[in-house]
Amino acid sequence: MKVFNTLSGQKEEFSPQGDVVKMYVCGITPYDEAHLGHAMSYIIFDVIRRYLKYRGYKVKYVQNVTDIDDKIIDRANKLGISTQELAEKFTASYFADMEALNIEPADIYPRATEEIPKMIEVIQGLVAKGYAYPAQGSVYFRVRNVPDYGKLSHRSLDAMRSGMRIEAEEGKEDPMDFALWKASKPGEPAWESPWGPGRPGWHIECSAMSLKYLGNTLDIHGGGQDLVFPHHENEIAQSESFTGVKPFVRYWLHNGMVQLGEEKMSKSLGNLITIKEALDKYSADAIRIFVLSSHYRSPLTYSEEILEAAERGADRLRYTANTELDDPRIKYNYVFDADSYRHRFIEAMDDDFNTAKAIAALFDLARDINRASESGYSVAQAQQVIRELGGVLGLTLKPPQFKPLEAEPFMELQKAIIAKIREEKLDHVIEKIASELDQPDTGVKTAEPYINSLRDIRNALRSEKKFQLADEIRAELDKLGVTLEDTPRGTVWRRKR
RNA sequence: GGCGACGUAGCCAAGUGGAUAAGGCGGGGGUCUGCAAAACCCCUAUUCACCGGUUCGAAUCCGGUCGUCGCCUCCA
Repeated sequence: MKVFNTLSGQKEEFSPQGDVVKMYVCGITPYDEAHLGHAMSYIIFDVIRRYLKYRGYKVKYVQNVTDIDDKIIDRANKLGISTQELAEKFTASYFADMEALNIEPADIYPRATEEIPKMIEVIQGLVAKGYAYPAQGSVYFRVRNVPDYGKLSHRSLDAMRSGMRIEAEEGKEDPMDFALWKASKPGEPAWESPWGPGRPGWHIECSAMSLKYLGNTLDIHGGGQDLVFPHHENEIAQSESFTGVKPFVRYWLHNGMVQLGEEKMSKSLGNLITIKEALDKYSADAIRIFVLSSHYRSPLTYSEEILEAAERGADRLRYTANTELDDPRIKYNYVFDADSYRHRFIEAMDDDFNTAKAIAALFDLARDINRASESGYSVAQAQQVIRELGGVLGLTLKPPQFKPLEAEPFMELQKAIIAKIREEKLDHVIEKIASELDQPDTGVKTAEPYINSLRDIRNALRSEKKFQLADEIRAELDKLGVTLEDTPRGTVWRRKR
């Protein structure tokens, strides 16, 4: 199994330190709704984690929640609520989004505000070793003491200094030095520290948390490409300087950015599609297929058209995964063997998580299952394989959840149709089902019984070759979002996409 | 300005030196059906931004041109 390591800039053979893969992925700053960029990142690392487990590894997955920082303070002030309240609200919202996207929860979600002692311990250690210095109530990391600073983002300190667009903060020895601890201004949330009241800098929490929950060396550290510099670069500097152990991380994995039109989707640009907005229109499976159908390190462009395409693709996989294709009345002589597709899938995923190729194998498998089924093979086992492999990608392949249908329009339609039947003196056609139709209103609020009875009426009309009225029922149901399909095993209906 | 990535069919996208350039969506034709739908079958890039070069052989390697994007500042 090979993975692309940002540190080396190459694909490397993956070999974790032990039986348990130690995996850390940068989490959110909960001050607003999560958007598709977050969805991409967390779907990808969810798939990586699922795949590692599929390949027999145990995984310990830690994801932080940055529940205190400048943006949280700003937003909380604007809304007139506490930072805590704000962070809790959007953390809960984020967890709901993750669940809706079928992303498995991390084993641990440490909160920055709950890990202050560990952070202070690390900062003190860095100060003691000369890697950090206090200044005006803050503490800064001394970048020039780390000779290999820049190794992850592949740039030199000199190049970075020349590209600096902001002025050096007061108290810093070097413009590239970054804050480990920030002195608090009056009125801001603050924690006691050896340097006075303040709050942690952004980068230190990941170092402290990964150290505390996963140890000195992680196997996998993930995040978006926009975190490579400065965030992850700084994490390396802090962690390796503090522990004296290299490497801090064996494999650095970074996903590409979601684009909206020509630009990166980001909070600062305000060109966001939130996960909730996307889920209003598309199934979780479609969103996952959208994300996984290109390579995780490439940029991903969002458009309605592409999501539509993903949804239709999801429909096809769902059909093959869930339709009862084997006829229980038949004794099959031939069984369709899906093993070669599983091998293709694994081969693709082993090559730096080539999910696009893996999905292609899934689509081939779906088509070949359908074909084999039509040719008289038993395909139930192969259907199990497609569900298994879909599961590795976190696809449920279940029918998408729709808002419940309103009963009213279907009730009206049924009345109208019955009226027409009586008008055309076709009562006898529906005699058999007439008795149940005439039952008094039992206060049923769901649409399903009405759809079922309309389907039965239509079938009764079809058997009498009254196709005009039968087709009218089908057309009217279609308008109400219900598609009828006449299959060899009877007429089924499903929600229209 | 510095560093990096990318440019493959109408759209999305895999492929990074060799035999017919994956897969999805869309489009066209067909099978099935009373008609549909779904499913299945066939067709839909002689060519991989452009120009040169290396090679018996290049979408794939090298050089140049054009174009797009990311990072260098909070960001998944």
